[in-house]
Amino acid sequence: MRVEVNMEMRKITGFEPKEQIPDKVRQLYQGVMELILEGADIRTLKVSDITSKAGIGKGTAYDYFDTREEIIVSAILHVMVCIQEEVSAELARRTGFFDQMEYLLEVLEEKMAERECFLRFIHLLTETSICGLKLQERIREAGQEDYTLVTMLRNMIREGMERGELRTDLPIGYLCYAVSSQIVCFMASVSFPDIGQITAGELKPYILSQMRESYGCRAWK
Amino acid sequence: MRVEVNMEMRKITGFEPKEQIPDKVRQLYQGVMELILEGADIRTLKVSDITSKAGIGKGTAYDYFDTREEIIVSAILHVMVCIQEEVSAELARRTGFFDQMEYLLEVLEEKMAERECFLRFIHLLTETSICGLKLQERIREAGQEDYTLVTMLRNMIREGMERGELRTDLPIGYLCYAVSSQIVCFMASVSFPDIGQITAGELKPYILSQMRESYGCRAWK
Amino acid sequence: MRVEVNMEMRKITGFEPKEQIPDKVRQLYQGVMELILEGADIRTLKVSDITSKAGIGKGTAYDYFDTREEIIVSAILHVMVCIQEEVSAELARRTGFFDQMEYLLEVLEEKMAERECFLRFIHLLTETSICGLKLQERIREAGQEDYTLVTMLRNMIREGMERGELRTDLPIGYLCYAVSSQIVCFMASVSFPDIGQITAGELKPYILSQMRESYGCRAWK
Amino acid sequence: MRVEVNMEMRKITGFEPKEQIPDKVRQLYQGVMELILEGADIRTLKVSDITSKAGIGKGTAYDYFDTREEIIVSAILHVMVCIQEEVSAELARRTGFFDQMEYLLEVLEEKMAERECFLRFIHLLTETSICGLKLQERIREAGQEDYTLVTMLRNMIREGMERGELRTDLPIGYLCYAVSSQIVCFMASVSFPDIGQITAGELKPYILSQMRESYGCRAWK
DNA sequence: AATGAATGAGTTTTCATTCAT
DNA sequence: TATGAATGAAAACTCATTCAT
Repeated sequence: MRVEVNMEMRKITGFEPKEQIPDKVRQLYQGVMELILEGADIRTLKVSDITSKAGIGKGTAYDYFDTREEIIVSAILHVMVCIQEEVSAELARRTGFFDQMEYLLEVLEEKMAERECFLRFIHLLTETSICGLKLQERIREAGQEDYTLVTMLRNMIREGMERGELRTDLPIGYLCYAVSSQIVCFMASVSFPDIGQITAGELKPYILSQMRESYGCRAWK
Repeated sequence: MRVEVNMEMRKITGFEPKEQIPDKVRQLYQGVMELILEGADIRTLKVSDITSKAGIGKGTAYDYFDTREEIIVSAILHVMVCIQEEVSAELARRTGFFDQMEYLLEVLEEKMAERECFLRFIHLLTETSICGLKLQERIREAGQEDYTLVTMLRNMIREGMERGELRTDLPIGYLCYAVSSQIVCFMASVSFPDIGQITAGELKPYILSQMRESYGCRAWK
Repeated sequence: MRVEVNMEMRKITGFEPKEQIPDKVRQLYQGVMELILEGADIRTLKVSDITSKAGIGKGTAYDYFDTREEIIVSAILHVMVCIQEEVSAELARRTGFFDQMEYLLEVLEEKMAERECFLRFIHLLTETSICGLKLQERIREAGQEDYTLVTMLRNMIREGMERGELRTDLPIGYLCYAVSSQIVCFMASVSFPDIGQITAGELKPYILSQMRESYGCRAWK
Repeated sequence: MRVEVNMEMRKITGFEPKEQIPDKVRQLYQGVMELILEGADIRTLKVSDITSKAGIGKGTAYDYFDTREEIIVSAILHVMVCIQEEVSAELARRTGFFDQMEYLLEVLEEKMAERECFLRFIHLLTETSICGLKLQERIREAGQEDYTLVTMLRNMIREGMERGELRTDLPIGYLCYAVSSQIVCFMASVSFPDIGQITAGELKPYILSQMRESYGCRAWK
């Protein structure tokens, strides 16, 4: 008389707090990120590649996750959560919009240093395949939309307008786009310094001053 | 003493002039583009899906192309070439940089109208995997780098500077970055009107006037 | 009101007399033999290779033959019939067994000159796959077993025994085996002179004298 | 920047010592040999046939081998190596050339018993296609040319001449051919007993005595 | 709990054969 | 009659997932 007990462990989602992440899962996350940084594509990333990069058995991955997708999505989510936590903690410490913006540019400069990193980042964000959609769905499920750069920026701008640092005669939507475009421009300059014949270091003050001139309250009042 | 009879027909590259494209190939291109627009991913696009979308036999695809990749890359190349030809013909008809830019924004607004189209476009351009690299390589081989938006923009800017419409005190590289970023953000606003709470139609005049102010010759002379 | 008339032409069998062979069929035969001599294998020979070697359309081949196999089998049969006719005509002109044998060795030396030719010949003869079986079956159907080297040899030996040139105390079956084996080894020596450190020319007299000694009537009477 | 993680297990070559051969590979070898003995052809042998004969999953075959060819070639190599080891061990135990020859004929009689086996054996040895070439290449790579019957025979003859058992007035090349032809003759008689009207058992002593008479030292000194 | 060998469903690719021109 | 583009059935090969150890 055989008994079938559903002893399935609750699986990992990627939103677990850092301390509760099992070692093997940490290794998996590490493996996924390394492969992505090496240029691999989440769409064609093989489970065997991930586990061998992580140095663990293939079966182990399936002890913690149900599918290949879950592994990848959780790894990306985890990293996004970590970055977001770090960045928003620092942003909270800064008081003014332009201070925050300066910090943001610094962070981006640092993280984007590696060539091609920019492309890969954008590529990831525009991912519309299964994994990509799952990511967005998972974020929505978690009710935590503010993990994205765009949401973070909008918040910064809104607060800046509320504090009177930024012009309020322009639609917030336009400001969002304008600021985003400056950021995209800056990220591109970090990743492809040879194209623009101008370094990110030279560009940063230029961007900041232009933002101040064009969107700061003084430009208008 | 192995025999390797290679009586193979010369295969299709994607650079063939419109009139010389066989019907079946045209159907294949059509199928690929429809699938991409439906959200399929070039990395995981199945040959059988393409051919059944195109309404032709699977073997037929292999009569014209050697591999699955070639089919997809050629289809994308073909579309890029077509768009480039159309756009650059119209650009040539316009005389001033800001005229050209206005046309560009209009075209993008029109082509980007479908939601998600933007993401997919950017995603494609930042593709670094096999297909993506093959695309870039193929473009380079053909010595026709001006099929890309970036190259087109750089030409427009250079000519604008030569005609004295644009500031020449800034490095051209920087202007490229700045203008590209505006375009990217505009495209995003077309695809995601709800995020920015501002329509593309409303945004366009802002962008144009800001470009004029920031990069036009009057901003400097 | 469509009429379906069975106008199917009688297909080619390979036994047609030389003069009645249509040009296109002749080209097909030629193509098959060239490919086999180049080392191709009848098992994996592609119809498209044959027709393009023959310089005719693929569909044309199917006008004359029903299947890929039929093409190949008929081509081989045709060549066998041609060789057999030529050789047996000359054999009929010679009167003694050893005279005939000498001629046979000369012919083989000449035809086997090309390196690897031997291997290919033996390979073909020992073919047991569809094509091979079809060959044997076709030969049997035609009631013309004497198209094969073995049958030809048996006839030579039987006649030699009847004429009293060869020992009759040994079973004819053994003589067939023994002589065939000598022939096979001679053919091998022609194709691979470097292995035996002895040329076919040097070997021929040895073989003939040994045959005379071992199987000639003098060895026994 | 493409990622190519090659964590592949070293694949099987066919030269592995018996004890190190994984069970599944052993089953594969068994499947290949059974199919060949059933008359299948290595050129058209299907992977799915092999694996289903072997009673294992198709994917498993590809865990151990890279391609269909490798599976077949390794299976054949393995069998050849096994036979060679067995035979050459026994040959080393026998001291005289004629003793060795007697053993060889016994072995051949036993192994060749099944009708058509002879044809298939010869066919395999003369295989000039991919698999066949791969076989020869693989043997050469392993620097073990003495896996072939021909090399084994030449060694036996050379040693027999050195020991004074065989005539030394004839070129060794001729002796090789002569002995080979006797062997071929014997093998044919085993496989096709009905053709020769003489059984292999009756033929054996005859062949041995004839060899002794024609090539033994007494025939000459 | 951890493993990786085994699996087979799902792909890509090939090529004999057909058939409209 | 001759053609070769088109086809799809069949084969090779991949890899996510399972499960016995």
